[in-house]
Amino acid sequence: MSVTIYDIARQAGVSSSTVARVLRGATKGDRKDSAQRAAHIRRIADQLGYRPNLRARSFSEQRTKGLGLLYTDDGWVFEGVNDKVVRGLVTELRKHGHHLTLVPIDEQGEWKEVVLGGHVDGCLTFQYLPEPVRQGIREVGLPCVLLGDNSDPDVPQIVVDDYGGSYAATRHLISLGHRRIALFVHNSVKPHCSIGERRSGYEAAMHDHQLTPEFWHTSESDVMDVLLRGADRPTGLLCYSDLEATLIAHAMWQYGLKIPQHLSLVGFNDKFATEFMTPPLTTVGFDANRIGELGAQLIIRTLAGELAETNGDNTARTFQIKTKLIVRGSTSPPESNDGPRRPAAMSMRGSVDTPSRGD
Amino acid sequence: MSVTIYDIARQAGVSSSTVARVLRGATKGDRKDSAQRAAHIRRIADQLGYRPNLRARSFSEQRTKGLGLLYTDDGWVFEGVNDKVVRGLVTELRKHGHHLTLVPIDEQGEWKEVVLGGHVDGCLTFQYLPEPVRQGIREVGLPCVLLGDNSDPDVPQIVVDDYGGSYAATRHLISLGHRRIALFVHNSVKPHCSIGERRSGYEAAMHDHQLTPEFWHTSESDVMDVLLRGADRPTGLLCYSDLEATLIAHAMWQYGLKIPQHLSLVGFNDKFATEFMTPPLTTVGFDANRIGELGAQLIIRTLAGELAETNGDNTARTFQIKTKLIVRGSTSPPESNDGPRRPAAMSMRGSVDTPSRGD
DNA sequence: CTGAAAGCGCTAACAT
DNA sequence: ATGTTAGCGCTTTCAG
Repeated sequence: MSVTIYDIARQAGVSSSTVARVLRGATKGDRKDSAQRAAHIRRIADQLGYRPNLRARSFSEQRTKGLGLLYTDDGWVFEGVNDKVVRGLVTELRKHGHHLTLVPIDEQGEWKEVVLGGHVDGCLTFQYLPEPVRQGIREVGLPCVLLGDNSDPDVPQIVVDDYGGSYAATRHLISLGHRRIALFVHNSVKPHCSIGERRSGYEAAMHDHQLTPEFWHTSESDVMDVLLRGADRPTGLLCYSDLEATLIAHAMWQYGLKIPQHLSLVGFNDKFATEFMTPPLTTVGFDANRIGELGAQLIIRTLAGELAETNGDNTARTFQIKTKLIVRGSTSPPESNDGPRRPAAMSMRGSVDTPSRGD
Repeated sequence: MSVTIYDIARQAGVSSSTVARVLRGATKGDRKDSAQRAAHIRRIADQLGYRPNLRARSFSEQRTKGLGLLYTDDGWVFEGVNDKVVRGLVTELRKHGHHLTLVPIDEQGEWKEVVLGGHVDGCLTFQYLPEPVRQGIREVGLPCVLLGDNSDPDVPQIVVDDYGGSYAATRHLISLGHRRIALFVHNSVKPHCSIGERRSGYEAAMHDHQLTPEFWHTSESDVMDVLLRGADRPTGLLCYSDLEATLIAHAMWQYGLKIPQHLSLVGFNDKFATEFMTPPLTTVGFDANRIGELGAQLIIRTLAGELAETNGDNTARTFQIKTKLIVRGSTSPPESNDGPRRPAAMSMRGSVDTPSRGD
């Protein structure tokens, strides 16, 4: 079929190992005659259109130069700013001659075949690593890096400073004069370490200012029920992510209510569209691209054995991405009026309960 | 290192080929004794934690079960609704035991190593396929499928019915009573077949109603200049994608202008957030997930040799994804007033020219 | 149905 | 520096 080093060797009248060496540049070219020969070999390889067979090389070298990106939830991989993570990852990996394979983790365990069968030299896991997966990876000793996840303290990892970002966002609202500020996590959000971190940052900021935190793990309509209660409502809403902020901004608009006049709204992640919301969303941003970039470097250094585990001390292999509060138009000092009331014509169906104070 | 079929063979007292056959289920199990032996072998394999070495298998079978997703522009791969395409692709590929590797096409030609070096059995190209890449793929005879691209009539492909979607959107505006309707393509948009298709659909609808098309290939600020001209302006704006619509919606808001009162706005793609814009965006949607799904099936059938080229007739290998106009709040009959004027206090710097009528 | 053996193409240790 | 040789682990004829 295709050209092999044997074909070249035959034409050049040398052995296949000479061809192999020349083609990978492993000959110094000290002696003049061998330099000529090398040039000859290269010319023939060129003419024949030789291209090293990666399958053979992988087999021989026992590595593929491929990394797997493991993720449990399709919906998350490229959502929000996560696409930037992937792009940073791919780009940086390429610089080191590696490539990335997408590996959704399925119930049937087909991910095992690829990941544990040696199709990849290592893996990066996204957001969340189920226990069976962790175990499988550990059993075969596959190098692994956690992206946006700190669930395994022994594995190199990159996380976002969710606590700090959340604290800063809350403090921003407080400094504007808000006293009742709630944190809203949509009930469709899957468990993730960032929820706890953002909540902690929020609660810390509230406590530091003698304010009472209100944590809402519920739906946007439940939130709206509270926000339509008139004076007895928060004037500031910190959202777990830009998604919640988008939903609330939309619901407010539906009720004819204004942001930030009736509610100061803060998102998290600074995904692209937030800048163009009306009004533009105040949110917490971070360099998502950097997560991928750092992740690539981490896994590559791990592969190179440069990141040996240091006796339970994982600090040298843990990186935190800084966050930055981006103040835009969705936050302002609270208005002194009674706040919005539910328009009679638009009353919502069902009861108007306080959102559940889920965990 | 890890367990091989030889280890199992030794323990079971059989030959390695027997192990291999049993483990891939190539023994019928007719005779009782061999069925027992097979069970024995499987048990040992289980105990030893045997896992087929994919690198060896790839080498032997001369295929990897990997497909490459080729793309030229990082920014496009997961943008808008493209993430759905990728998800559909990965999901469907998995059902057939294949996996996907991301291959950005770089200037240095490193993509060649992976794609032409046999690390993947075939490839899918995204949006746009540069000529050198097309050539390289053709030379090595690598199976290929075009996703959202019709630049090579000889290759199996999946495209969106951009023409139809654009026609329907334009007709929608016309039926609302709009007479001056422009098509806006942001000047940052890279060349792509959809631009021409959407333009054609728009122009056809305009012509069919004796209206004059206005094609704007420019920046959002140039568009705003025109939209602020008072009565002498379009009342309807069809956008190449939801991105343009987002930018315009934002700019309108900045000037204190209302959608749809001052301008009816239509997007394209129906990306997630458009539903929650204020007002929700009328846009053209399609099943992006289906593109990936179909693409996976196409490439797999190509690999299986089921899609031999039929003498220049590519119709049997060309699929079109239908579009659907999604009417939301950003379109309404035009107002009868003079239209918005530039607020004196907010005049923009620079001249107020008509946007260039780029090709 | 089973075992022996060849082969997939490249790398690397070893001897020259 | 070059040639020889022995793997890498699995699949697949081909005899038996």
